[in-house]
Amino acid sequence: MSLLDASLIADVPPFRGIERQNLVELLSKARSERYEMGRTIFRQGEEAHSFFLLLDGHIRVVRVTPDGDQMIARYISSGELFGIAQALSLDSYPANAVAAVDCIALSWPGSYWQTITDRYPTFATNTYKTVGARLQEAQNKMVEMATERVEQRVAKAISKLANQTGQKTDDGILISFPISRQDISEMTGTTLHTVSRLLSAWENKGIVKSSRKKITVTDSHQLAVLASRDLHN
Amino acid sequence: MSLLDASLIADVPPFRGIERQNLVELLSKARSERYEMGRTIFRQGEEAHSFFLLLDGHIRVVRVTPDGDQMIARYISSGELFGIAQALSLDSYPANAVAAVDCIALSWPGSYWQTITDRYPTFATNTYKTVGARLQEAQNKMVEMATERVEQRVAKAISKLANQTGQKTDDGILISFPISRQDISEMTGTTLHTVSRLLSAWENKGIVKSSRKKITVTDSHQLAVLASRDLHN
DNA sequence: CGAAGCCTTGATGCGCCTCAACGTACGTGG
DNA sequence: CCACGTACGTTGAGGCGCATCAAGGCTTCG
Repeated sequence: MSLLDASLIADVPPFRGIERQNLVELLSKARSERYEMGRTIFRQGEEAHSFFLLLDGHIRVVRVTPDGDQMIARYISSGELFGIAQALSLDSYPANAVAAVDCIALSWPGSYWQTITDRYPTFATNTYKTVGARLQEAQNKMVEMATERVEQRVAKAISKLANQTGQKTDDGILISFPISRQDISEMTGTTLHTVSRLLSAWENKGIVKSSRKKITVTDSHQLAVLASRDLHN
Repeated sequence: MSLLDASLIADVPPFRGIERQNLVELLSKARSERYEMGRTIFRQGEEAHSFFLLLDGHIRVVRVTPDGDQMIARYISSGELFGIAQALSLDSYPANAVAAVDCIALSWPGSYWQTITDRYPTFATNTYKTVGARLQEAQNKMVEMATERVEQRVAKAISKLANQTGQKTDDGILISFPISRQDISEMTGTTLHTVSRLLSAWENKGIVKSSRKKITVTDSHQLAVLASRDLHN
């Protein structure tokens, strides 16, 4: 394991506003690891031995139901905390975490959570703000699932991915990690077949371009229109 | 406004473990109000001037979409906090709150939140635990909406209401506040027609009894079976 | 170069929404 | 206290959105 420099986390939202020497202290308790694409970092139900900070890459957070269905709750981008069961007073992880690409993440022992939040109130505040934001997000998605049709939900999901993690290319905005039709379907509560049909249709209309595990939004305005339009207009 | 006694909140989870004299102090900042059935306590988008503790009754928390659809996010029972936008770092309420029956609630000015959480760490801990629990709940419902069919979701919703707030009667477990077909449909993402048909069918099978805004579960085991059974068994 | 994983596209069916009409309980005011 | 209006509930008929079933094509990688 290489030496960890304070600059690694100085800029990261949850740690913002903490003095450099304290960051050094924090990092001395952390361990850095690389996770290759597809690797499961922790599993739902497993004891929450650690919490994590993603330094590089993208993580898929997946909830699994008793009868084997699964749903992608969110994607984590670099700079975000994940696996923070402690913040929710849980002692086991509520979901699986899978590396969507090769990733690098720091981890601290779960037992260290209490110490950090006690010692750094700004850290505590920031993380509770994050939890609050995720609650809002989850509620929104609930309502979305209840009131919108599949085409809208898929359009919204792709729109959001493109806006949050997309990178500009000659063709438009490319989602910056590999994502399959099945992944999209597990974010939106539909089937990979329906997603495939939608993407085909949109490609014919010049709204997106896509190939194996790659999606580029070529007309984000049009996509936004699809995302906001309900059945009767 | 009548005098507020410390015993009012001594027993309520978020305030548990706080000394009596501090409770008196807390109550001196609170204001008590009665809300008759159907009254809107606060509205989505409105500035979060206060946060609340429900002393008696049941509150419906409703999210409204831009195009007028609405969904019931949860019911609040007595002893629970609600309208705690501050805990989510929001400055406006994320939903409407409506009295499902005549209610009594305490409220504190939103500006007092910081003071409380600073002064009473156990209060802070308890409320963040609540937020965590609600996040879990929301995620679960998301997955439910994505993977289960209507009959299951309705069975689960009624099951949960009966278990959490139901009261034993001669016939079975009666949901202890008025709830319409439409309410159930707004909890489960379906229509009042479908809920009506389901309840009729279940009544014929002896699983529930229901009349105008009243539902009694007469065979909770059977209902649990419906709630857990997917399409193919 | 073969196998596995991902994607596409058709055909079919059904769960549930939508539209429609009517019945029934409640509470409010004359 | 009855009459009426309003809110709530029931039940049928019809159709559509999307899951499901099925089969084959295309990448990518060992």
